[in-house]
Amino acid sequence: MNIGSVKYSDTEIKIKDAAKFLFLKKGFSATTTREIAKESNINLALLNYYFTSKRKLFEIIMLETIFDFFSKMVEVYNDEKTTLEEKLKLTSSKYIDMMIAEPHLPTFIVNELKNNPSSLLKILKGKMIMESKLIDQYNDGVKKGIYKKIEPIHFVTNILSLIVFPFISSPIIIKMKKLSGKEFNEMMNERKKLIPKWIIQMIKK
Amino acid sequence: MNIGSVKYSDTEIKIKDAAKFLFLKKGFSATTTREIAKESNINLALLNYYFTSKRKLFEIIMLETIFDFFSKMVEVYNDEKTTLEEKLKLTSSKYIDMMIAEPHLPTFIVNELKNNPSSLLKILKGKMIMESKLIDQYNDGVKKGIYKKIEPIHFVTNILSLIVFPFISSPIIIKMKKLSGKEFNEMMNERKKLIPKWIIQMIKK
DNA sequence: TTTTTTATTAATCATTTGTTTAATTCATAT
DNA sequence: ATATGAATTAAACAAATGATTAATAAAAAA
Repeated sequence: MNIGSVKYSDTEIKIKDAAKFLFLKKGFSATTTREIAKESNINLALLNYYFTSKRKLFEIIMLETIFDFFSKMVEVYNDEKTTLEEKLKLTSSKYIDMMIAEPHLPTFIVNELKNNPSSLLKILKGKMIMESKLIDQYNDGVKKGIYKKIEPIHFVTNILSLIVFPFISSPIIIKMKKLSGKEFNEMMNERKKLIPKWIIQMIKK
Repeated sequence: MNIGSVKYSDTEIKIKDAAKFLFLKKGFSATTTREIAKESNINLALLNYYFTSKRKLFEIIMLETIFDFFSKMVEVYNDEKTTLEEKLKLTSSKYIDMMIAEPHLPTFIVNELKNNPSSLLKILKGKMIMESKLIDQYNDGVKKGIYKKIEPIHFVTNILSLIVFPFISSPIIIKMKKLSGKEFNEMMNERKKLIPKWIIQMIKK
């Protein structure tokens, strides 16, 4: 994503890609610098040469990953042209696609946000979510008597919960229903259409 | 919990408690044996004396924790005396209380289930959830034309998502709404009543 | 009490791990 | 072609870490 449009060399990209792959899969502590070097086919010393330390490298990757993740949400939620219902459909669809492609993403994000509290969350701090167009549209619906009045934070939390949690708890779902990985993905694809309907039913009078 | 009613000595309990505290908070890799020894005020060698290895100790704790967590669900879901709606209320209430008391619990469970696939999930494998009384009651409601027909796995997934995910994503919610820890807990307590209503609205015709 | 088993301790071992160093290769500009 | 700086490498360092050992203390059994 290159926040602030930093340009990386080929070697730096190789290191970053390998590190992201491993950090997402195993977390910070369980990933060793030697693994990253091996995975990216670079000499161990180059990691420190380019990124100073394992921790620094991790922070760069974490920042980019979290930024990418929430940017999509902020984008959709603030689109002036789409209705509330369309926003729900778009969010479900985009995020489910994203997590089918990168299943380790949500677990990584929630884990690292727990350990790295404030600094990374500038995107969330701003008015981009809780004062987004989506919330305006919901509040309008309440005024017009179409929607029930619940705290917008519950509304946003529920959307995120129904979309993201199934991926975080995939081993549980897979075991309960005896699914294959492919069947699990099919189930998640079903949810693209179901989640918007469920959310609407939750708020509709 | 003492699965299989193993009796532990005072020293073993001290080690286990400290280890559980640290493993829940920091995960397996980020927790060192020396930290566990210090936290439990025992000599480092006693960890291996009683539990053979850090990994073994971890597995014992993980097994007990996961068993405890899902037992509560299995219990409520199979209660012959309660209605579907009462089951929803009880599940919400019990789990939200549990996670307010131990906020690291859900993240720990989803993390470790990702790394330790099959063996631990005997509880889920069985018929205790997907063929529980709760599912019977839901299917009855569908037959009677009260409830919409959706796959029971979605139904169960949604309950778990709305209850558990807010705790996993607490830093996100706290940042979005600028909450204190206390206010976050209040919000979770609100959800005890809200979640059952939402779930009913999702399935009611 | 004496013996035997169990529990606890300090010290140490062998690896692993993040990082650095010093030498070497490569690319670019003069 | 040569000089200069950047990129890459192999080797090594120091600290941390999981685990073991051998000695001692405490408890239980005789």
